[in-house]
Amino acid sequence: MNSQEIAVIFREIAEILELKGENPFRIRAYLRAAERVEQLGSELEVIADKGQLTEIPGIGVDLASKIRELLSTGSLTYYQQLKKEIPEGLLKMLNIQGLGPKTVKRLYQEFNIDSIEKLEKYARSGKLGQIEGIKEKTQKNILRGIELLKEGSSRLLLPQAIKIAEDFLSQLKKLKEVEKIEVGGSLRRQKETVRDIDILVASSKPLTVIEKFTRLAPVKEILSHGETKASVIAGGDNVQVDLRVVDKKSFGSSLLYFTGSKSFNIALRGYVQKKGYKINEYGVFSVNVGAHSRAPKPLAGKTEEGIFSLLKMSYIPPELREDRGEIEAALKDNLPKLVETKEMKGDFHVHSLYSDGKNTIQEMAEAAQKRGYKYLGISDHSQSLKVAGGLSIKELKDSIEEIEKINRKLKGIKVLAGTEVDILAEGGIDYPESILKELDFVIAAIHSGFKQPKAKQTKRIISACKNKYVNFIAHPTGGLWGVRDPYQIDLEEVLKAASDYGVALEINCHPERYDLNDISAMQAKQRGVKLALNTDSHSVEQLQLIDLGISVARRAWLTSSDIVNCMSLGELEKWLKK
DNA sequence: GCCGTTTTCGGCCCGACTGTTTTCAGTCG
Repeated sequence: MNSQEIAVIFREIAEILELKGENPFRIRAYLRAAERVEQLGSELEVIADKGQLTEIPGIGVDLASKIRELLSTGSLTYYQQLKKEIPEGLLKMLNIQGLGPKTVKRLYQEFNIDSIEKLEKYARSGKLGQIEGIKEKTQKNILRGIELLKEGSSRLLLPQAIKIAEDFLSQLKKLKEVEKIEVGGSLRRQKETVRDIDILVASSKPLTVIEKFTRLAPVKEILSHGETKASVIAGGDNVQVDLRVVDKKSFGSSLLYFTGSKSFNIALRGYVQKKGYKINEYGVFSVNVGAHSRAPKPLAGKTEEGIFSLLKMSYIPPELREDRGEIEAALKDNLPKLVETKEMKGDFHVHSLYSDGKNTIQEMAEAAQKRGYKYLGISDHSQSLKVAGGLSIKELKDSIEEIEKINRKLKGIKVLAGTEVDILAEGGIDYPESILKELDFVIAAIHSGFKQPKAKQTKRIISACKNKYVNFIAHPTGGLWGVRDPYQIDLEEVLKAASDYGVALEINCHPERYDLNDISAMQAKQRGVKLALNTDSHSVEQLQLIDLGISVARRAWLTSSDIVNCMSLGELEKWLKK
């Protein structure tokens, strides 16, 4: 059982406990543990093996033993028992917008409603009105919530979310009442996927801004709107957009609050409290103000920078705000200098017309040059990947020749001849050494046999790492968001091989891949493995996808020294020789 | 269920909006 699966179980336990009306702090302990465990990825097993689970913040004796049970047996007795107490349908009912554990519990106890279908029937017949505290409006809201759930509004991929947010932002910026505006939430933290879009506005006329916001074109439905905030459903994606309007004196504290993450906020507040302050959306306040004193003056709140500085910590970039040790690091002025797009000097995973790309090598090189790159690796598919126009040995030789010609013409950028070669079922490489040695670099990747067992898949990748011509492993876990689960590999083993044989792992920048993800990339860094940000471009436009890789890299705490494509051409050529 | 440079017991982040109330519980982020 992996950490992701353990996190799912802990979250479900939390939901069941909520339905049972248990101590909310106990529930939060499970949620906190779920988050922790998830963030640790395969590191969790390493920690468990060392017997250090209780050193993880939020994991005590009890949760540690539950984690051990899950890791070793794949199931948890406590969880099995809990599941017997609560019908599964109740957990599904919790997904209905506006319906929480208290109400679900009562619906079950008083009407034996234990599924969304039953609930819908009751609501339609008007029978829910018999329950105290539920009148027509609540009944209608429940039905709408069920409808929304059926229509579905899964998480958006980051670029989709950015597009929707930009549309709202450009419209809101035109309003004269809007003094300042910023996106918050998981979008500002640049998460791979985003559930809802948070927008923060500073204005002295909040009511007007909110009123105009709810009337913008993409708004399909208003969920709520008050004096300081509004929530709407927008566009064909059914994405929820939350707007919060504050005074500009509080813009920084609100931005901090609405950027989250939730666990970061809780951790920060815990620290702030220890320092004798209190922090909320409106600012940082001194706790020692007498109860009778009116309207305490905030010590900070106008800007995020001001708040961090008051707390005597360095500015924490939004991408790091996940409660993964960034608060401690900021207090010691020990945060990494996160990589930026402008530090990128090239790209390695780029296709051309030779295989399934849309542009010539020359066009790709010129586009890279325009981006200010110093080198560009061309890596078309290898012969066995027929569906993607894989190159025969003859064609590969032709492309090497063409690249030499282009290099004689182009100034200021070097095109590197490479390949994205298939790792075959038994771990072999799809080209003979005689041709591999002609290339500047080799990317190896799995494109078939996704369902092989973990041990075999791991061995495949490790044997590719051992090949003396292989420099990179592309999309190391092979997952496609919403399409295909990652294939099973033992990441720890792969990291060890990558480190032993001087192979870099790719962060594939394509929005449907994000592979490695932030957590795995962070582990790679900790094991001393280099990362490469590769766009997997199939056209000149896709070179800009590098920004999405940058966001993964930043969330993984990476600096330029962790990343191969931040090297100068000279350093790179030395590194490629392994 | 976790945690402790005030504590091994008694705390645990905090505020807005809705619907149903007439002072507040439930839900959400």
